[in-house]
Amino acid sequence: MESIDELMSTLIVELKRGTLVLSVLSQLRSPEYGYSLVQKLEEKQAAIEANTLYPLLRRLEKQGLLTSEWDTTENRPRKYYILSPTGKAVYEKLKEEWMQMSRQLALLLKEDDEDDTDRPVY
Amino acid sequence: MESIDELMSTLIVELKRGTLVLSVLSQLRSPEYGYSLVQKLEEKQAAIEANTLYPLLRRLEKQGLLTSEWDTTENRPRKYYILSPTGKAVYEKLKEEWMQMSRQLALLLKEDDEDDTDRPVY
DNA sequence: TGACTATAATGTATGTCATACAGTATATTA
DNA sequence: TAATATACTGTATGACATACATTATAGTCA
Repeated sequence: MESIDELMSTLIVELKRGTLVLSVLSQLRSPEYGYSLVQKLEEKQAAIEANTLYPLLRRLEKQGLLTSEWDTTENRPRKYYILSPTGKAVYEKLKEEWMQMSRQLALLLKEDDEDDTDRPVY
Repeated sequence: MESIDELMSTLIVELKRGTLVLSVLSQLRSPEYGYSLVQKLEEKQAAIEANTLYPLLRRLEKQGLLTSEWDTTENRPRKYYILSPTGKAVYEKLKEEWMQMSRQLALLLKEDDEDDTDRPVY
């Protein structure tokens, strides 16, 4: 049996897991490069590891949600990621899904603040 | 390249994935058996597959979050699952984590409803 | 000026877990 | 009596976050 902290850590990773794509897509309203995304999301308390982000970006590109372009005109080369029309559509849909799921889960969790009486289903 | 529907389906599974433990724990304020949990959660728009739930319950039991007891006194045998003190503590913590993450993500998604102007970080 | 750190990205291996598929047993229903 | 619902167990596969390793180079510091 593992420690509570390790368990919590794993559970939190899983909790966070599905939101990572959504978080990343939300920061791509304009072209961004990887490291910039890492920084932006960290600032907004939605941190993601580079080890996670880059494969995720590659995956999304492979799936057609975004495209990438190297910009070699500046001091150092950067690979910019741009949402495709498909990516935008998927983002909107995913956003709606999350909102819906979020509401449902909030209802489930809210039951704790109430009596233990059995309530009629919704 | 897969279809959008398949892609959305996968993304939604991932989105939902981390919330399953939380959903299940939320329904264990009193002892419940597996099939009953499946039904309750389905009613509350938080459906979970039996194939997912049972291994999940076994996992949680192994981790000490809950215990199980066979009730063979009724028409048919049922395995009841009971939150342990550890399980209750983990549930509360996970709940708080979710609320926090939820708020952060809502902020990220809310940016879409606003101008494309760069805003100061929080 | 060389060493160290930050920037920026790629690749491999491992761990976690949802789902597909297969199955068991028995109470209930058509 | 056959089909369906109830209730649960087990194996295999797919998806992906993270740990670990690495490359390259611009910027900073002693």
